[in-house]
Amino acid sequence: MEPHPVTPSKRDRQQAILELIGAREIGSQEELRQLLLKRGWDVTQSTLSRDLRDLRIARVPTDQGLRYVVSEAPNEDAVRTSLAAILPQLFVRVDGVGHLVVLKTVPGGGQTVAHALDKEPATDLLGTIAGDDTILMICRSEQARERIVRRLATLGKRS
Amino acid sequence: MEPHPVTPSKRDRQQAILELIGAREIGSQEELRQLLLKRGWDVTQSTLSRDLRDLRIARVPTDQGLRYVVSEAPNEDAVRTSLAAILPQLFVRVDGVGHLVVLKTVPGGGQTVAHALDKEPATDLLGTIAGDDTILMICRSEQARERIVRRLATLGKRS
DNA sequence: ACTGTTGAAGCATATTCATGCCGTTCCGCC
DNA sequence: GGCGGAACGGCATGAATATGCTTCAACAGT
Repeated sequence: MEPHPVTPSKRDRQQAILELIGAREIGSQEELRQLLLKRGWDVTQSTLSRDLRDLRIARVPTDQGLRYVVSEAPNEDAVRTSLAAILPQLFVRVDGVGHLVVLKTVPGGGQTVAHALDKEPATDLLGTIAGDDTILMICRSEQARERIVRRLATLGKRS
Repeated sequence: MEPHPVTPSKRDRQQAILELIGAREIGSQEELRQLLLKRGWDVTQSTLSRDLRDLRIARVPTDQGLRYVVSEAPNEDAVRTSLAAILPQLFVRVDGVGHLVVLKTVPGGGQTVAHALDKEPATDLLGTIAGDDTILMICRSEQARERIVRRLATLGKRS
């Protein structure tokens, strides 16, 4: 019995949620709902509550009030740092231009992902530089860049 | 005027909360209230809500349901800094080449400015990577780079 | 085609949390 | 002693979130 194929809309919506939460300060599900509305998704608060649960997104108190943030990768142990294992949790999006790839992660995920990247065997990747939530990769060629972007996009998709 | 000395009970109670949350799986404030009761504190849910805020304790979704955990980074400079507001203070110079823009800031200003940059709506900016006083931006095109350099130069001018 | 199973998502509602307002207490200072 | 400000925390209530139940649609197996 194959587990029912996930409706594409759900996956895309959750992807959008991750991006929004990585990019903005969001303090309530209603606020998130409005932002999604502007981007073409019209769902109820119930659905968002479930999405946030699935994505392990928590609401944490900050100086500016409550904010949703992706909860740190619960893994973190030396073993658990293969790209395939962590990327789905931390990935936000990838894009590239020229010889460069830019990978956005959830806040704080940059170092972890870059570390995993560096352990991958990759001859067409000259190196990576990681910030808090952004990783820059320098590729040997534009072809390599395209390959890498595609691969990362695939790995980053949550099952 | 000395800020009022904190009632000892509050400090102790919050200490106890931290310990409880480190030791057990707690999923609601009522649950926490019961545990505190057994240890001799009798407070209302309101108080716990405030304590949890003060302690930056978040409620995160786990496989076993919602659980309170001390949030990772209590640091968070997180000033609500708009680019226009901070750039004049921190800007040193900008320049660019190809798809890249390099922005120099005063020492230590890199993260702050990059953070502000990331909050800007910008579709032609793939991402930013920040060091201590240098920020690298990857643009989607050379035209975008020119625009961005010009804009930053303007914003950075001290009035 | 028919039926059973499963995931997705809405609705209504229960649960849980945040907070405005207010009384009390504790100081420091006149 | 009386006054004023600040911290604390209760109460009541509004805000926000979680969830039981239901329907619908997409399959899978017969």
